[in-house]
Amino acid sequence: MKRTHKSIELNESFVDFKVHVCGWVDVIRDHGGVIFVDLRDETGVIQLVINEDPLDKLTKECSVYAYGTVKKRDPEAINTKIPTGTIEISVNKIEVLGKCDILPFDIENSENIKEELRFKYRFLDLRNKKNHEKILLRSEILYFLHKKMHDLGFNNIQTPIISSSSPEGARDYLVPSRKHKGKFYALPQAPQIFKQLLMVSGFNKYYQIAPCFRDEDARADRAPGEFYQLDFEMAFAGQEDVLNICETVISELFAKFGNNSEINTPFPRMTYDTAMEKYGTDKPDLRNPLKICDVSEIFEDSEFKAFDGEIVKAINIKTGKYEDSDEYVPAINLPRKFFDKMAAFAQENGLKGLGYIKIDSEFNLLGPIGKFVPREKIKNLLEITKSKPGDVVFFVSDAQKKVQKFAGIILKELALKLDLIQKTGFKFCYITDFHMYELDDKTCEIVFNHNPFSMPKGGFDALLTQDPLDILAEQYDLVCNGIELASGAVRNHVPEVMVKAFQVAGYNELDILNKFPALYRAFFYGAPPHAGMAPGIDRIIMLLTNSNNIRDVVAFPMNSNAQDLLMGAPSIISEDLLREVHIKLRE
RNA sequence: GGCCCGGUAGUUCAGCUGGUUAGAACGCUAGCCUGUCACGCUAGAGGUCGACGGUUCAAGUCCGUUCCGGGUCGCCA
Repeated sequence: MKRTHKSIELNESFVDFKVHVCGWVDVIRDHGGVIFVDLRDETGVIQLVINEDPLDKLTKECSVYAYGTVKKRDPEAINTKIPTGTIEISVNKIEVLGKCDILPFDIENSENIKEELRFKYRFLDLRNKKNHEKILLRSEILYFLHKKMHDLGFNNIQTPIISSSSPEGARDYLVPSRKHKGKFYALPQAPQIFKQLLMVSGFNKYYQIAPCFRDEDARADRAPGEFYQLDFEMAFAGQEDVLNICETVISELFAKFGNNSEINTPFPRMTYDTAMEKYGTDKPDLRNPLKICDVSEIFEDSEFKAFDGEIVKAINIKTGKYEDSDEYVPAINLPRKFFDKMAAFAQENGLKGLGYIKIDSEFNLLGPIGKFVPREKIKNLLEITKSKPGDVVFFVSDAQKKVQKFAGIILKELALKLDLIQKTGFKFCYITDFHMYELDDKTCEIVFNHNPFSMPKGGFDALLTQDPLDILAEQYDLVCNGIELASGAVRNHVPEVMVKAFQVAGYNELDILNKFPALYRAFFYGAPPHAGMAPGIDRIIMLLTNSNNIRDVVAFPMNSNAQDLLMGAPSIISEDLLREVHIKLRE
């Protein structure tokens, strides 16, 4: 068997040439005297014409080799749907190389099949054109990122996979030690400590397309078990250096692979507090035209009990397209059903209620809340919410701690329900100035808000003089279309500041030494100031392939229940093997 | 762990107010067909309606329990 051409390479210039081709049987059309076979390889499809009964039985999806002559098709037999539609191969010999059983599902429609079945037969699922191309695009993206990072002067340095458990953050995946009874390795949640150690080692710019392992429950945009990050870190650098690199790499990547979508460079920046105030989330979707306004003052002396003493947020909607309707209508004309559904949605999500007013052409405030807006404050309300006749304003009210989040949930749902979010394109933004600390909901103690390695803004002084809850961290996120794409920080490389920062959160120096012995020790030997970031590769590819599930961009994903249905992981381990690693299972 | 949605042929799905032998399409098997390209035509095989229990003369359909899957909250750099 030899192979001279792939389908994409064949065209009319090969007419009368003898060719050897290989691939899979896509479709068979048996006309008795003549059989047409669509032969599919990774590059496309070409039609085989078989005039004599083949020796081997051809079935859908068996792998075949064929030898024959390229022929030009008659004009009436041209297929405009495929690039090779003007030619075909008149087959002299066709041989089945790998037989194929009855298929568990239709490969052409595999994206509609239940995941459970698709993942068990992932090797067939990946023959599906769309699925296959996502994995190929992933390959291109990885190549681009490697090249770009290299060109920007970063060095690709690999860090251990089998390492020690990290005390902060997510649950670890553990690996029992055979040689050290009762001890365990852990898979890294991120190469965080190692990359910081590399900075102390004098490597100026480090990057790695790093596997990260976290034993946490999955989501549509969160892979269970393992995922990849473009992890990078820079010595003698600060926030601006890192954000510039990130913007260069990400904007060029999306320009190249994003179907010519416009990229909103320079990436706008928003502080964490602003994001929470305007969007009710630290992952704002800038495609959403709606905004949250604070209207607490309007209802200060209101007789409306539900708003009494609470913070009140308002969201103004001007227009929308609801369900089967084809047209955008003024918000005031939206069907009753829409308002009922929104109220139901609010309740399901833990809100006490969802009030709204409709503004008619005479500036009357209609709807359940309308009469509670004091007459003299109507003008004020319209100004704050930028409302005009025909608009509808929704109100969300609760205590300060909850109201932003609730308003954010409603903001997102309104935009989705009313089809206000443009379907194509990428809207990026940086979120900056995260808070260093927060109050634990249950214990009411001060805890680290994100990771404890970030430099507090204002350094040592801030830790001494400021209310911990006011202290900001030199920490930043990249968000795109409401998805958190990357996270990073200027690291705290000064031992004294580190001790103080941990003290605020209730730890002492000994705790640091126990938790992060290597890093803490290293910082006593001339650590350079350093900063870095880590964009999530899978989420980026998810956006670039317009996938609504992160598992679609992974060749062999686990299901949302953290099982690998193809390999049967996790699996039962034999007694012998367990004994070797000193493990006895509890009954 | 909470909440929402789902589970009917190999696959995707339909199945009304509970009522004859549970249907369709694709796939599969056999036969016919020399220009199709989602080929066509004829015939056939294929089902513990996720499981268990209950209500009923009668359950795919109603009720309860449970298992499995997806989404989401918790959790998560």
